[in-house]
Amino acid sequence: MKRPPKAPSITVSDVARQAKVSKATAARVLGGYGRVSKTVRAAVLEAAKALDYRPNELARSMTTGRSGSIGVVVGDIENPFFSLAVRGISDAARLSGINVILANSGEQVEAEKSAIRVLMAKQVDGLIVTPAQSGEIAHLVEVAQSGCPLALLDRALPDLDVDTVTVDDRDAALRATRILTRAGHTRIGYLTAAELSGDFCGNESRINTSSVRERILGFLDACREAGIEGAERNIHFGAGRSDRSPAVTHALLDHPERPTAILASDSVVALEVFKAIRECGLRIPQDISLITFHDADWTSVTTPPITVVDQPVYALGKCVAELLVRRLKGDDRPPERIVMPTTIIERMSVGQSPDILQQAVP
Amino acid sequence: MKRPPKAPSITVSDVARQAKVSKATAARVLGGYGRVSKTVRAAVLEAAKALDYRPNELARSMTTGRSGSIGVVVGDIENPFFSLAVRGISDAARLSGINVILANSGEQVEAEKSAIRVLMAKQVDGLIVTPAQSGEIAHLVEVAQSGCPLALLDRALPDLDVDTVTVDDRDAALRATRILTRAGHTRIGYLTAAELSGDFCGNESRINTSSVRERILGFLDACREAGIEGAERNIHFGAGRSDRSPAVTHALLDHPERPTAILASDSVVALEVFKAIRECGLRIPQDISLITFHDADWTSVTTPPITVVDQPVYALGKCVAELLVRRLKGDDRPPERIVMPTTIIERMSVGQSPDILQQAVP
DNA sequence: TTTGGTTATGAGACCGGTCTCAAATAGGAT
DNA sequence: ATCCTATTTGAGACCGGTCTCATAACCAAA
Repeated sequence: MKRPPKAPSITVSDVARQAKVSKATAARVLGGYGRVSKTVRAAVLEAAKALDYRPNELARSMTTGRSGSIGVVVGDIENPFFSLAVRGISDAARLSGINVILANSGEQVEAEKSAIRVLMAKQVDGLIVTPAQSGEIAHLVEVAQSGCPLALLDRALPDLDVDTVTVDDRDAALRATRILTRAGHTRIGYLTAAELSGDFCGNESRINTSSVRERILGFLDACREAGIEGAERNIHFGAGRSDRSPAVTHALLDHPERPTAILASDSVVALEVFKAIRECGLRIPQDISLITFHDADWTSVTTPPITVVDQPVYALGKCVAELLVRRLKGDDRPPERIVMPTTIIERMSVGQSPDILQQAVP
Repeated sequence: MKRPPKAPSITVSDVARQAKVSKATAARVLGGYGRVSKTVRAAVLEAAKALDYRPNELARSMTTGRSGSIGVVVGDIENPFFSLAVRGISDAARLSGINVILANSGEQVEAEKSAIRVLMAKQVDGLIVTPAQSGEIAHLVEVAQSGCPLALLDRALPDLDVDTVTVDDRDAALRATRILTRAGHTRIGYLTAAELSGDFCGNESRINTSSVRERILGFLDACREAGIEGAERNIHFGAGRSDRSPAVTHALLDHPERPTAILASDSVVALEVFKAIRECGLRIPQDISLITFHDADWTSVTTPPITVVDQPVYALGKCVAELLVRRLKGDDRPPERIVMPTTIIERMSVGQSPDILQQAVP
């Protein structure tokens, strides 16, 4: 494989020669460290301009040990939740003169591992990860132990004590579900994109992705509070963008005992559900109510507009990035776990349970 | 600023010492080049495993001159168009073992320039750019001349002869507009997020971002074909996510001579328009028709669902990335300009022009 | 055994920066 | 003029890899 004819780049030595000073001196002015006399500085600068010198960041990182960039591993950039969070991260990073290397895990641990390996090899100064599955966190523990600052976004890991920024998932789910229970719903389905190996069986300790677990806990809290039995059976995993997801959703809706309300864990799932509801000829909110996490742009323009749990997504990203930046500036206070508040934006997708109406009529 | 206590990393020399061979030999097996005897290879590998050796990509890039990553500069990752394209790019890149450093320009040339400077300094092997404004392309020309492979995404630059992947914007706009003219519309507004310094005045040579110009050209073609005069006056720039954009849109809709149909240049603009139409109490498609570029997910769930120009966005990204990868593998055939086909997905947002109906009634 | 042609290994230069250390120069005080 | 300290400069090591080149070891043919 031939090297394409790349223009040989100008180095410090070239500039030094041109300015008739030593390499060390030229490096001092170009690198902005040490002390140099005014006259020499001017000469070097002029030579650099004349030669159109551009520093080679790689070489610089090589010696300093810091690369000036952080790695970000998210589940899926296509998900507006992540693209907004990434926006927050890169805005915050840019403010500190740090840039972002992005990697997609596609929510798969293997891809996540590989991405992290690559990023570490590239000597990123820090890492922001949205852990795909929290059963396997050895690779993350390793990162943390290696001394590379690591921060977690949206999903906390109980066993990994690093800077973490999440939202008050449990409380949010609780409040969202309450809206449904107060409207008389007793058959409420909870749909999440998260995958669970094996069966849930109401054993929440099996879910170790915090956001997923917390939400389910909040959901169950509200159900219990409303005296709803066996709510665990209405929790459905793997409702993401996967191939079989539409089928699953349809099956759920076609069931005679179908839920009268659905809580969706993210806007992608919700969109899927929304479409499925339409295709089944059901009406929102008369036949079925819908609430989703994430105030995605489309949720306000549907008919009816959807009630959502509004997470401060951009702030979430901005916040982790700031935490991480602080960390790699040398801050070494104990890891922080920041939980951001959510609000519920009530729109028109929640109605009285048809069960209640039915009972009232006869 | 202290260096955080980073674990000193294992180097080739360490492994060599452990395996009792020379640094050169260890490097050969670890780097996978040159010839090494089986026994020695095994010994080195074992030592590497024992020491948990991880190569330092930076150092490797330093000597090889290639960093194994490409830079991508897009206008705004939040825009689903770009996040999908980026997905295509990173999927294609990953297939070639190349990773992606992402930068947001926010559609601003200065940010774009700075991002490119940083990426070049980081020695990216190639660059994919969605040029924010094509008036200023000096920095891009410079990149191309420096021998760094450059590819353009979605927006061609007439004066920059590099690999470019776009869609058949002119034709797409022509066909979309035709749908409107055939429905009897004569006052058709075209809204684009692109900014234009100064007035348009029907002088399309002033627009040098190809996608914007081509679409406008297609729009005007269709208008001319339908015998519509002064269509130029209905082209509105700067309808993006800017602060004043809602105001602009409302002003447009409140005007007595308001358009009876609107063609939006991207889904973000379209969403803005959709909301504004609602807020003005107008109905789609009875009062006003709407077509937009990009089949964003929400366009199919609104009431009514929106007719869209479906661009192969993912493929677009995949394609540029492949082109670029080919280039940095040494391919040096002349730059290619690929134009991908679009299709129009007709949904329910286009109706007969109310003007026609009005004429018919009395 | 000698010769010749691989094949395996080691020594060390190199990439383009940073940074230590010592020498050189400058300026001020005596 | 002399001595002392402070500043400016240069020489060269170093980071962690790659890669050239020379030497060493090997095996087979003569």
